[in-house]
Amino acid sequence: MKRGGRRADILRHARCVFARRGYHDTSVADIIDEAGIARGTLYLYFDGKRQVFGALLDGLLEQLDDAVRAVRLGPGHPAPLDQVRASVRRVLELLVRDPDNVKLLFHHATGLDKPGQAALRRFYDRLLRMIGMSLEHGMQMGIVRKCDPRVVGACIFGMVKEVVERVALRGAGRVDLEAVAGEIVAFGLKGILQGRA
Amino acid sequence: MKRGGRRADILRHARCVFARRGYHDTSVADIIDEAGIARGTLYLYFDGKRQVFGALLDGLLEQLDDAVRAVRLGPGHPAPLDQVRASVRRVLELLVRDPDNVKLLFHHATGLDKPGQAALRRFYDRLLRMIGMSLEHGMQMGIVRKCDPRVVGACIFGMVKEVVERVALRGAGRVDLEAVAGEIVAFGLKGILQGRA
Amino acid sequence: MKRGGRRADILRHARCVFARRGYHDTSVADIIDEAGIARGTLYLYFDGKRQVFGALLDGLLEQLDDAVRAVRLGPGHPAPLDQVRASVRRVLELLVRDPDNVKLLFHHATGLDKPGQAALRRFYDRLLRMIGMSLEHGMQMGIVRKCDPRVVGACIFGMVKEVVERVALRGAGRVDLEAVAGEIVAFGLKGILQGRA
Amino acid sequence: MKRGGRRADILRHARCVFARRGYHDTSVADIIDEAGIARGTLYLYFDGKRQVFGALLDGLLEQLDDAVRAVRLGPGHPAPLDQVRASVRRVLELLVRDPDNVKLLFHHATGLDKPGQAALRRFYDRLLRMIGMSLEHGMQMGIVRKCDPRVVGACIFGMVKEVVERVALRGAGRVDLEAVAGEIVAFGLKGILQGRA
DNA sequence: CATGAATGAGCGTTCATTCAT
DNA sequence: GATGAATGAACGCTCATTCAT
Repeated sequence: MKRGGRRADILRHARCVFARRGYHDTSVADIIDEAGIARGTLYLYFDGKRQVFGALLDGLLEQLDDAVRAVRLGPGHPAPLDQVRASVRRVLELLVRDPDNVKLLFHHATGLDKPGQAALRRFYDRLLRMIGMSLEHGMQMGIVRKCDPRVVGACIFGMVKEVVERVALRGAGRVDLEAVAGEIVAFGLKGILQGRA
Repeated sequence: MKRGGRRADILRHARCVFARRGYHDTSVADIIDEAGIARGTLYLYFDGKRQVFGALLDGLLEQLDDAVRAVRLGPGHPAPLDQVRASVRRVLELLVRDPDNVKLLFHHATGLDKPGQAALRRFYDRLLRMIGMSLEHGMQMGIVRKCDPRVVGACIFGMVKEVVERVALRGAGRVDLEAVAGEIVAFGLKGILQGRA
Repeated sequence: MKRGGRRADILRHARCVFARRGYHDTSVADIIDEAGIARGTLYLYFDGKRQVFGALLDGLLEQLDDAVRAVRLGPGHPAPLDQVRASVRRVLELLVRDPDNVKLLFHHATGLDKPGQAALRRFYDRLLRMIGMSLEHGMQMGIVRKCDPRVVGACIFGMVKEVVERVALRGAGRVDLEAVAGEIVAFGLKGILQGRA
Repeated sequence: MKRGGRRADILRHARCVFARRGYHDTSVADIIDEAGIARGTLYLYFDGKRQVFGALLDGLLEQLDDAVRAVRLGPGHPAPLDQVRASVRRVLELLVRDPDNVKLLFHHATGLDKPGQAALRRFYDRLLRMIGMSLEHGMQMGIVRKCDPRVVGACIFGMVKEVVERVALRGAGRVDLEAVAGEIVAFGLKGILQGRA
């Protein structure tokens, strides 16, 4: 209960109530009750309710940023596909470990307000750019078939996002994350059709 | 401008402000100002602000329901892939026509409240079930390769959702919807890999 | 109780509590209790507590402005001294009529905040300028003895202010305002010394 | 800088912030920041914020009390008028030396609260009584013309107060205090009229 | 003596909803 | 039906004060 100090303590409890009730239906009273602190104490560590949520969201995005790593080519690195699969896996693990983060990210941060949407957009757009560049790279190398990298990039991004959300929220604990990551990558590579295209 | 009477009039203006500012940052005052009606008048047609948003959301989900049609097999029907592509296209057209709907659905309805999330879930789960059944059907017929239909179903759903959102919001007017629908379907069928897997 | 409408009604009750307890010790709850209205009603007519006080102060300064009139020379006008005495008298009457105004002006507006002090200063400085110009005029005409018009102007202003405050607050009703105005003017003209200077 | 120990140190810094921002707009945080002490330390020397201000005000009133001395008649004493002029001068000097005191006294103590107003009233009333008795004495001696000593006493008091305030706040340093004191006394004695009334 | 993290009563303000006209 | 003045519960936030260290 002292792990990481008061600030982290408040964040942990705030995440819990925010996930349960959403940003707007959570009052400061809810947070401090959950955290077992006085009203004013919250304002010692945060500028306000919005900033508590912001800290939560920023922390999560940072963790996700760490989990997603650009593919490194060349000897001494695992096979590219394994690297992709590992990134997907790390994201899955991160979110499965605390499904409250999933609710924060996918449910409550989405329509929060202008700054919140901007933060999400910055994060998502960076991922999309990363995917798009990889696609173009792959096309140049003749590995990836000719396609509109923007549309297909969005396809890839959306498919990962959706699976991650659903697995993290519902499959908690009882799913084989490696298998799921494998399915995702396989679908992204080969689609659903049998045998050769 | 009189199409549909007062109630529809209010809904039309409410969609505009809700899309612009989100549910929570939109006040009843904003809605009635936009609609040019008196405060009390809104309560003659709706039980409250939440119900205005609910009516908007329900209407949209209904339209989307109409746009997505299960694939019908047999002679007298177009090729299955064409039917899928047509469904995607209808959804794209519906949302591109009024991007406010996109914001409502993807930004502001997402974390609204418990009933809102339930409504979305019902809608999304039905789509997912439809996709999942199609996949299983395809596997039985030997057209679709062996895979986990739940994971791959989520992939397909997420990929369509993501592209639809981004195209409807950003590409408004200047994109070839047929081409986009084609790209989506192609990616879902064949993935990104060149030639033979 | 309907005289002047809700807004005036609120102002009347607010003046009463503000005078009794001062700006800071008066809560919005005090005002609405006194006025017998709901919390939100106050905000229909004013932007906030500060603005209620501001309206009160502005109104009072305006009334005082009307009461103080520059001396007009020439035939068809009363003797200058009579005009001065009349101005002093009107101010006295105005403040004696409602001593709450005196408390507002002399006790509670004084150290309120920067904008409040600025409003007072504008008002007071105008009066001082008026007095200073009259003194200089009188000196040119040989009626007023040679003196520093700034210091003497402040003397005149301060003396009127002090008497007005004390009479309005304490002598309410039982003092002869004409006599008081006469004493003030006499003192300002002749000082306290007996006979010739 | 160590003169008078911690308590005096706090008072000195508190006077500075109180003068700058007024009582209500000054927080305990402002005071301890200015004084460079810890929050709790302030409460070792004072019962609270109000008491800090009270100590400041009481100290100032005491100094003013010392500066104003009743006129002593008889041989071995300076001429009465010189004594009066000297009192006015001492008050001027005291306040000109630290204009923060002027703000405290004339701006921020005025409407502070009931006890604050009582303290001021006690002080002012004593001065007024002193003036009133001097006037009556002068009338009996035939030096002062017949007048209402209460009204004229207030005139004298107000005129001194006003000039002292304005000179101390604005003329700081560049005014001849002796000359100002002379103007005040001259005005009080002879008024503004030229030669004979 | 000195500290400063913690407290919580109290505040001003908002805004969805009602209802007399 | 239509209006909009009135309502009041609920909120986020401040800050003087305390007390364990």
